[in-house]
Amino acid sequence: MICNQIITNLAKHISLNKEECELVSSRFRIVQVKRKKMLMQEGQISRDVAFVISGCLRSYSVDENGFEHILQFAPVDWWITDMYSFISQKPAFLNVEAITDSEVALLSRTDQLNLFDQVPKLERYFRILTENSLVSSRQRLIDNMSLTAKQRYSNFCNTYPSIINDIPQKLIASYIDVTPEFLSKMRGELLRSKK
Amino acid sequence: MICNQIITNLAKHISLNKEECELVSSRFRIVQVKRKKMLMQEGQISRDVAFVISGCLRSYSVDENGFEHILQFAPVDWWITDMYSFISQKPAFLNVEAITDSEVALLSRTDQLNLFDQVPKLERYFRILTENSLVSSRQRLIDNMSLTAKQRYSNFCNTYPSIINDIPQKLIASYIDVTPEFLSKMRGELLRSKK
DNA sequence: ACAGTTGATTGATCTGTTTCATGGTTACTG
DNA sequence: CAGTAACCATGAAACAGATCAATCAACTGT
Repeated sequence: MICNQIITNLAKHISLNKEECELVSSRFRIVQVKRKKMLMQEGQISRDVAFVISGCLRSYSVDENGFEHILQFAPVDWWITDMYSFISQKPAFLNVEAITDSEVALLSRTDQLNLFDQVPKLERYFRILTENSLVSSRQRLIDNMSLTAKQRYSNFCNTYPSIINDIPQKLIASYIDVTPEFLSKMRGELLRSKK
Repeated sequence: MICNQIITNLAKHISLNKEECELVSSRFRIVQVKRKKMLMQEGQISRDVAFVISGCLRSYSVDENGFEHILQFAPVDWWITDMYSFISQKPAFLNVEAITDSEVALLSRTDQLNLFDQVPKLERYFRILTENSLVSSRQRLIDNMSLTAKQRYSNFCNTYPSIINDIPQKLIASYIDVTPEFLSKMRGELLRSKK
């Protein structure tokens, strides 16, 4: 069975013929992940990369004081995994968890690498995808270094208007690197200044 | 003329035959960059990606208060550019400057994309390179969110032991996201605690 | 319908890091 | 080889954001 959603997404950067579509599709495994359930865990090897068919997930690390830091949100049509573990096949430092009930399509690193040989255009797709992810990751790094908490929050609201009201505030706090208390205070201040 | 240093580097991930080596090499242009001279500038399009043959460069952004934030150091054998501008061919947000007199090999985006069609293995090389860069960029993001300034500094010393004594302290401060004054204080404290 | 957990708000206090100011070195450059 | 610029060290004061604690609201499973 072909998952149209993935094929449509691949089509944004490459065009595959029928056989290629089928070959690629055949390597994906569809999995359901209930809210708050882990898809991947720190210490284990992330054998797969996940494409989000429905729902929303997050990847995060836990620091030595037990605080969580969110690296990525993955709404519909995004890819998520512990990239370090996925490419090295060594134990992961990140956790990947469903924020809402979700459905994902999994592709193992082994299958991915084999597909790169069989369908070189797929390697191009992931090359482009990774280039774009690198640009956003670096941009976020610069934002974290240059902007105040308030600026990072308003940035976030502009970048993710879709999920802003669907997820707990404390997850947003963890993404923009402030405490939930401080985010609450910033929001209070913003409201008061607008009224 | 073939630049052996680049070919050796490519060989870490892919193997090219003689013709492929020559084809790839023919697309690079060798350029000298004097200390403190800019290779790329904010607002201009970064048409090229640079491979460092000798010397050391840095990429950085300037925030609205005029403060510099270093995104990357590029010692010998590293690649550097404003990735956003390079892949989109839109005006750059970053500056790339030589820290010491340097020699670099430039490859334009156009030539790179053409080479990807002619030598698919080269696309693999850059796919792997970009994957690795993404992992380090994300790791640095997490470090910036989880670690104290002192931990980030000692991290830096372990990661870049080679350049630690060759570059001004204020550049290190700008990379680990503290003021030069505070880095100086941390170093003073570390010295005192060791003696 | 209820107890128990989880998330948001708010206030008082605390801390790591910045800012500003000063003086001392080192190192280019004419 | 003097002059000036860039770099580094150190101290006092200020601040952004964290921590701690208390209260309230909103889900959760039963």
